[in-house]
Amino acid sequence: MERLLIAVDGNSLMHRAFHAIGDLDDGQGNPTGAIYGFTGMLLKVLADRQPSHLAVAFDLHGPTFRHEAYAAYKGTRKPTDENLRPQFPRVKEMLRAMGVAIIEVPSFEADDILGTLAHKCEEANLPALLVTGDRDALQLVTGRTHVLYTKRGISDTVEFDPETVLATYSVTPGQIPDLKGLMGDASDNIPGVPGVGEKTAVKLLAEYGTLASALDHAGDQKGKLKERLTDGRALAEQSLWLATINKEAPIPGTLDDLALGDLSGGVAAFDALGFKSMLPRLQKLTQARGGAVAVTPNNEVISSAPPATTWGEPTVLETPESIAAYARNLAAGDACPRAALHWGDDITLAGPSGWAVIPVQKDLLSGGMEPDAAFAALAPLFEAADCLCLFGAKSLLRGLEKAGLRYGGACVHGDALLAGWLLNPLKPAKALADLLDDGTAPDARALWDLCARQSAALSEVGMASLYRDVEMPLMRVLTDMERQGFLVDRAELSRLGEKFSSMERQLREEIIALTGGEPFNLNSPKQLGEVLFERLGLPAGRKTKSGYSTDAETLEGLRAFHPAVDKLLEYRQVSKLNATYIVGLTQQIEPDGRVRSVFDQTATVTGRLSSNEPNLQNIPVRTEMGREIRRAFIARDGWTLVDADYSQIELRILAHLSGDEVMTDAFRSGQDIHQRTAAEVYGVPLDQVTSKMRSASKAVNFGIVYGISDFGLARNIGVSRKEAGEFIARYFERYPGVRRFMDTAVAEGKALGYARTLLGRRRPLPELASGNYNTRSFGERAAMNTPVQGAAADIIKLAMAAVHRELRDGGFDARLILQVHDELIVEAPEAERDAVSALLKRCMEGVATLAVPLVADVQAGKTWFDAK
DNA sequence: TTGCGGCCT
DNA sequence: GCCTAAGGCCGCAAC
Repeated sequence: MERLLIAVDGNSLMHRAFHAIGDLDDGQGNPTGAIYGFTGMLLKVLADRQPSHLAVAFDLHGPTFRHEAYAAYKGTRKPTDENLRPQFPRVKEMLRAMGVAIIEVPSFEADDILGTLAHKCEEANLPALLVTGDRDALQLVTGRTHVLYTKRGISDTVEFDPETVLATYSVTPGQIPDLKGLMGDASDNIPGVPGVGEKTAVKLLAEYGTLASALDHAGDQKGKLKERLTDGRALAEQSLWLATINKEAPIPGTLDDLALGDLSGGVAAFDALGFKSMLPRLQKLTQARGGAVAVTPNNEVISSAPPATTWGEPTVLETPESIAAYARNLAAGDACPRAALHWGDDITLAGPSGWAVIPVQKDLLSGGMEPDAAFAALAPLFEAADCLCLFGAKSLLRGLEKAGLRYGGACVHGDALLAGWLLNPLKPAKALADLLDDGTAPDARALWDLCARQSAALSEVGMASLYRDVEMPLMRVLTDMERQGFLVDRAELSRLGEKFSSMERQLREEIIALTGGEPFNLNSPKQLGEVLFERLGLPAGRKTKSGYSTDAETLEGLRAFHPAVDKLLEYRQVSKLNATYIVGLTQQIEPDGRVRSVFDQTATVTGRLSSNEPNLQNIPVRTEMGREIRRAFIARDGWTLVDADYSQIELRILAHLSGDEVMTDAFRSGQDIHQRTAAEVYGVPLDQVTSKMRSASKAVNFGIVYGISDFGLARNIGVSRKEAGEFIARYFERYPGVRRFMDTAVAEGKALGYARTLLGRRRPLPELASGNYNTRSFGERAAMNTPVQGAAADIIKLAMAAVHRELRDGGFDARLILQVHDELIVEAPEAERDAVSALLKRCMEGVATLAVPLVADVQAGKTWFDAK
């Protein structure tokens, strides 16, 4: 089932059906041809698209707002054929019986209702398909709103996306009303500018974009056309208005009210209408929909709670044959194989007829069954299930993939790992047992019940939508990203490796010589500390638990004391790059030349993702030498990388959350935020901000986001604690809204016991109740930082879903391959570069509307180095 | 397994 | 003093 709203223009389709089907009656002399044709069309689109939401719009009698404005428009409504008219009440009755929402709004036409629904869907990030026989609706087409246009017949349809509209009419969807304003539309009785036909209208719009602009530039035209445009101006503007679909019809209720049920109520209605042949089609649909569902974008089904299931005694299956037989039985049984599957030491799975435990790793493996074989045996279950509860769905689905199995039929209904993390991100479960009461066996039955409790708990705390509409769909996006991987240039890595290794050798020799010629392990902080502070007698600074501190900051302070220190810093850098990013990374390259990171969706307390094996979120960029490593991250032949990153997303979110006027102004007017901060704090005009001032202010801005302390700032920018404190005080004077936000965030954290993000994600803050000053301070910083960092995580997750969906729906071959907190990387065919760049920018900037603009910078290149 | 140090946003 | 600015992952040494 797909997260999709289908909105049907009932009037238009009934008319189409009426003319296409001809005479038909219900056996009692009542005409039903239009209803029959309409219903056939409806069932087809429902079966094809499996939408989550459905509404059918009808016109009401009486004048519309268009009639009220223009008397001439009255002529557009033709009297309805007397064989068709009585079919309207009956088709509505049938729809009501099926549980389908009918929308009629006085004074608005069905078109306007479709437009309004499409508009609401755009706002709710819900894809929409408008089904109509009226070409007017094409003006509503966007990347997310498509029109299924019904041609002359009833079954002959064509789907329009923005490209199709452009290809067909040579104008964009948004230009269709303008086109009609210029050339008119005889079928709607809309007059055009006399003497302006389609050719001219298209040409004008191609040149000027809009009707208004074309009219404004009437003077550019020569001769007759100039005259026609000037004289026809008022008429054209009126026609444009008439042709423009209203997107703000007063539709009662919300999109949720349009969620589609199982349609089973239609059976009796079909009977009454004499639609015998259509009954099986309805039943199939009803079966496929089985139960109340809400849906998410990646073909998985989630309902608020799993349906009740009765559980018997488990069957323990220990051979591939018995597993396969069990799975086949499940799949073949007429009862719906809803299943819970636990993926751990044992695989347990269940259907209503029973449940089974398969000891994969223990007995089964020792008995000779490979995991692949176990997966293969489970395949029928995955094919047939319409509803699965899992623990760690992403890794399970990837496991299935790696075993070469498709799981297209499997819908993920719940993921206890993900739900558990949302409910308590402080300690993500490592195993199913972690989420169960002591003594409860971590089996399928327990998992099933757990998913139900979690759904209820998430609804209770306002995170149902975050779970269902954000994290679960994202899980599928991440699955795709993990499958894609990132192509690595082995030769480039090995070239760099040779360079790094030789530098490493050289530096080691120099350091040993400079420190007395006695070899020691440079990588051992313990040995190094002894050499520096005991043998060479350098002034020891900070201490660590286990001895002298030898970190970069400490060494930095010792550079003047001994020539070996500089070399050591250099050695550290080179050996880090070599060990982690050359040797480490090379080991992780798969046979196809790609590295496939695992994105951990439940690793952080703020909502961010993490990346491991390898971590692709910490590839060097800061130093020139480190940055070279990015030359080894490449696009395949004929493809390119498109890299988009949010500009200052966290500070923009801070501006939004705090409402601070100065900060908001800075972003709205496109200023360099650190420069503006410096100007404010130092009290100088923008153009007198020095780079020193800017960089100190940059550090303060970072500090603010982290939950500032004078101690931390002092340490970071190398001033006294007192000076840092004064800096912070001046900052808050200039950004009073930010101070207010920080105070409120801490107070709210204390009052509620947790911090909240934009999408309602929660982070418990037990530290705030501590009697320990440091612990409590830590809690306060978390209270300030989490809403900001978490909102950034929320936003890029929405963007990822949008990008993923648009790439797919737009028919692109380009694929999302990496996320680095505020950055998305897509690998795209060269030919798609520009379109994908625009798509990325639009998706990232458009997923959230804040008090300040969201800005994403996009760059393309053959390597990650070049794309940044 | 833990601690240190260092890479990223 | 359960971290002296937030959130991560990983290699290495030493235990």
